Amino acid sequence: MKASNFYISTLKEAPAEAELISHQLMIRAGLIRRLGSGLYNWMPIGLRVLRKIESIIRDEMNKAGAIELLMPAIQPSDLWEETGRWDVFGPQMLKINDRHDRSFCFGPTHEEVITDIVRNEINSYRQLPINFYQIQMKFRDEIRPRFGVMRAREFLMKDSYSFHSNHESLKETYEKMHQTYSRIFDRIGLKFRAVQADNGAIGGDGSHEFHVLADSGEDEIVYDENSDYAANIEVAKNHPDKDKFKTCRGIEVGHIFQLGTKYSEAMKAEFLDELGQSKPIIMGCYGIGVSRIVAAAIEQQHDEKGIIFPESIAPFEVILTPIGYDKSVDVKKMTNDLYQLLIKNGFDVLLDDRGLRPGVMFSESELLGIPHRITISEKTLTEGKLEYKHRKDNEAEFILFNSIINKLQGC
RNA sequence: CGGGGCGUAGCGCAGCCUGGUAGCGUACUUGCAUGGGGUGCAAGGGGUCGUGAGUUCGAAUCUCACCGCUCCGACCA
Repeated sequence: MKASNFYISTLKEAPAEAELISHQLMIRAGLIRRLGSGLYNWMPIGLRVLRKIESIIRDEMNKAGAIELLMPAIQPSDLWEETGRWDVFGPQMLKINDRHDRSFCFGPTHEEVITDIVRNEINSYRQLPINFYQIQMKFRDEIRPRFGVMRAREFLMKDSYSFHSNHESLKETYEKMHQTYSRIFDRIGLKFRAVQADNGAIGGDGSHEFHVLADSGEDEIVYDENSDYAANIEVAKNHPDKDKFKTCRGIEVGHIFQLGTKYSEAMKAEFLDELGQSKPIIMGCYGIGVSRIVAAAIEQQHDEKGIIFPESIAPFEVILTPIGYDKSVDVKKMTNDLYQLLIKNGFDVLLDDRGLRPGVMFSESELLGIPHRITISEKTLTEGKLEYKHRKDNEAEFILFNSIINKLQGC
């Protein structure tokens, strides 16, 4: 991508309302722009990050045997009345009426809709287990939206729902999702911890939360250094020897539940077992806050200059910052050649061809958190070298043209 | 919803106390210079001062109402 064909808009100062560092940096780097309370536009740079996270999630979900579909954001109230949640869910649910005065909500979650699909589609134990997922905007009318996309009202979520003929099958998928989530957060490059969690309003048997570890996290996690035990403080309160635990803070980015038959019983989602008997389908559900991950990753990795994105989700992997692009034919040619070479080798590269001053390009590339920076200038060109700097490095190093690909692949 | 704060140019702010029709930084446009860390100088464009009512000869400024945003507390990926 050439910067001249793209849209980059950075700010030197963040709006006063942004108090969390990730919020400030996301606005300054031009990832998001606020539309209203808890509502954000995802600008081109930010969308690239979001898409990269999505694609990692899709890849891992698909590998785990889950199947993607897409449900409407707007849902009729009837379904919610079947499960009794129309009144129970509370003011967090945004309710709307259409022209015929029929009532709907902007979906805060999709248990009802997926259960409706499954009761219409699934009849036999032979069709089970099955795991459907979608990646979609949700709306929850938060009491107090804050921290940018961290606690927005509209947010992007991966939600999946699994269906089973018996509890062993549910446990199996639940464990598989547990592992899949760990792989997803590993691949994204986050330091995280899975903890035992409260089931909350969704209901059901067992559940785990996945927390990105960060001091600014809204949740308190307790863990035992001598065992695998880790839990949300809400759960650990009831634990007998809770005093020996350590605590840390986390940002919840994932939550998995064993739902059981709560929804299938209420909505009569049943299947015929081997004996021809009708039974309620056993369910699990699994969520990931996709847009929240962007903020969480930034909370975890940044410095005074800006964002430090993990390579897996950076808007670009490499940025080329030529000095004198418009003035020196040699610099221009070298830069263009290098740009083509990197593309050919599969790198996601941004060429800053805007002819800006070096200081501006450097500052912007650091604010945006692009992992690899290559500077091309007449100064080093004569020696047959390029200047390479990783976002985490303090100093640049000079390397020969023909070793640049090896350098990038080695990282 | 309870308690604070704020609303003036895209963003950050001053002006308000003590009324006289709006300013600074940045961003933007143009020119010249500059060209390795958000460069310098100069000239420009952009604001019905959140909305409405009131007080007054006159309101960004004082009063009231409303709207919006935000911070602290009670819900959640």
